[in-house]
Amino acid sequence: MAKIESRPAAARPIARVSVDVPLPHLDRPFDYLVPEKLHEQARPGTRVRVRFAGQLVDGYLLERADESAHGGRLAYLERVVSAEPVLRPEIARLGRAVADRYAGTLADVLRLAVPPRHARAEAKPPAPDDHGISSVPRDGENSAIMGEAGAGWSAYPAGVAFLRAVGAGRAARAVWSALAGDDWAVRFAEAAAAAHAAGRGAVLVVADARDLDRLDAALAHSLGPGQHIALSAALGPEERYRRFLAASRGQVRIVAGTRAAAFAPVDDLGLVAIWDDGDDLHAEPRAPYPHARDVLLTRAQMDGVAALVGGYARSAEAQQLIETSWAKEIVAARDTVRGAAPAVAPVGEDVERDRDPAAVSARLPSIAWRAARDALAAGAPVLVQVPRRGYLPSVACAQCHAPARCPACAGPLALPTATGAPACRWCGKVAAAYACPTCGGRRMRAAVVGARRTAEELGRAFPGAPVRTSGRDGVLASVPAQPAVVVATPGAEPVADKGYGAVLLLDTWALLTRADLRASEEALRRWLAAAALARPGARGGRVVVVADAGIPVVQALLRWDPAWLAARELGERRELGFPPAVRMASLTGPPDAVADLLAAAQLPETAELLGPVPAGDDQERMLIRVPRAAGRALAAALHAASGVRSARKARDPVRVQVDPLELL
DNA sequence: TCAATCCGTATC
DNA sequence: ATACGGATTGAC
Repeated sequence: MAKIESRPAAARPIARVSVDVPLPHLDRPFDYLVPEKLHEQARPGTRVRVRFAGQLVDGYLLERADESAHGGRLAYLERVVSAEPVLRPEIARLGRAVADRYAGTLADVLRLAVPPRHARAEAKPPAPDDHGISSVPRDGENSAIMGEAGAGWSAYPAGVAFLRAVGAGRAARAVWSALAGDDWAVRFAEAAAAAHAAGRGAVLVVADARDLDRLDAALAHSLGPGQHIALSAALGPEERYRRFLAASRGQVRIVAGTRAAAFAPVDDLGLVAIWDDGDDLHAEPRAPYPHARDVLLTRAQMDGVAALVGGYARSAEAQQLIETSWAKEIVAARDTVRGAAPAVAPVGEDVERDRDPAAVSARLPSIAWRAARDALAAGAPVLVQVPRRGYLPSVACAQCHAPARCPACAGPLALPTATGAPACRWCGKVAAAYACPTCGGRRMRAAVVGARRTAEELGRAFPGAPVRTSGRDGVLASVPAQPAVVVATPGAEPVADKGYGAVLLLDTWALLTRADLRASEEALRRWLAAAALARPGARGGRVVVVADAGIPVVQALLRWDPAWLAARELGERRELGFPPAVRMASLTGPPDAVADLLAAAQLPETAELLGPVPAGDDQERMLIRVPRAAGRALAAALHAASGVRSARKARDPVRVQVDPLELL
């Protein structure tokens, strides 16, 4: 019941509230009166309930003020849900900036940024030495596991300077290319420790739970117990909120986590960092689809804190940061890079296959088989990376293994359906009576075989060596320094004690023929992640990649030169006019709804329209391209146009994505 | 002349 | 969304 007799608080009686409604045209603060009774509780950052358009809705109290610019009568806050200030001003500002960048609403971003409240977690003060640290270093396992590079940050000339800058509280910004064999989690923990030693906090973001476990252990090792938390959505709601509160209340200043942790509240933030920023998992799948790298870099820019973007590979976006001088690069000297890298040998798709009777499987060229055999004989484990099953259900000629391509558009053909005829993944045409253009063969087989079947085949190829798999259903964190064949899908490669003797990269065709702008970048990212787990070439570490040495991405692997490929990729995007060289927005929905949104949008003059292209389900997709300088204006125009549409109750929603990962 | 209904508009 | 107001329509 609204308290008619309530009186406004004597001091700062106005509360500016961001209400949790999904409508773009209501994406602005609304003013309410703070009743005297709630004066104490109604602090900035608290969750409140207010009457809005006759309904009770949730919201965040953004700030208290002396007066309101609103002409009409103000309603009172209905209640303060909890006095816990979960949305501090800098995160509200970050959320606003992210919403503006992605043409989304603040309410949507805050849903990603602040975990759902859990009253029990809020009431129970955490034990003094328990801030939800999930693990301590498992005896000798993590910190000592790789260490082939050994020299830590001093292997990178600019790395030492970067750490010193972080320790001095300066807002240094860097893109780091990790050496093969380097333990990135330990390097990240050292960077966090540098901030910590300076009395500052850090936010470290990784792509998945496996990487988070490693980083968590490395942090526990370098900071000691109780100094950090690990945040991920995989925790239950109570534990997640409990850890969030530990950071929010300033009990810990070092936060590691998956993408949502980019918004974590941290006192005296001094460093933000992201590992493997090219991983798709860093892109949030819920509106407005922000990318963790962008969130962190926006945060670094706004709050003037240091930023670190690290990986074995380098994304085109990271390259752009270097080329625009926003960040410096941290790389080792070329001979250090060569010394740390394993010896990489390419095997052409058609070369040598089937010729060596010892290579039991047709999928295992003899060079690869020998490399593996030698490694096993030397007592080392062997890693075999195979694409995830169903990743790209393409088909190849059963006879000569040439990829089966669509006769009409050269797109990849998909596995034959019940009707027996394969269909094109691009244009959808059914290729009846398909014959291989290379050898005339008519039989086809799946080009990608799952990890399980690969494991069976390899078991036969290497009798005596245990075969272990690591993939979707069961990820191995590490394997001991013993002979074993480890079959893993990308992202699930276990770390090997003392490194793998050989790493085999099979079925690369599936990666390279992906109909995706980022196919090369993604291929190198996955290969380097696996190859980085091998011993250095001088200590016998070998990598065999089943792909043609003439392809640039294979060259980049052979030379261990991710910077070169990234520069090349970025150059290509510049020529083609694709992100990150330009900014793009994609509009997906029913054709008339997309047209309606476009008609309502006051696009920047520089905007170019591409499309529409069919997007399945009677939907179509339109791309809008603008120079980067007009990115803000584009997002604002699309946000405003969505607002106009929602205000007049347009029924068909249009999905607006800024710089979507998937293009073409 | 009054009430039920339909739009359009604002939502503190 | 949803709630309210002003216009509109239909029946007494």
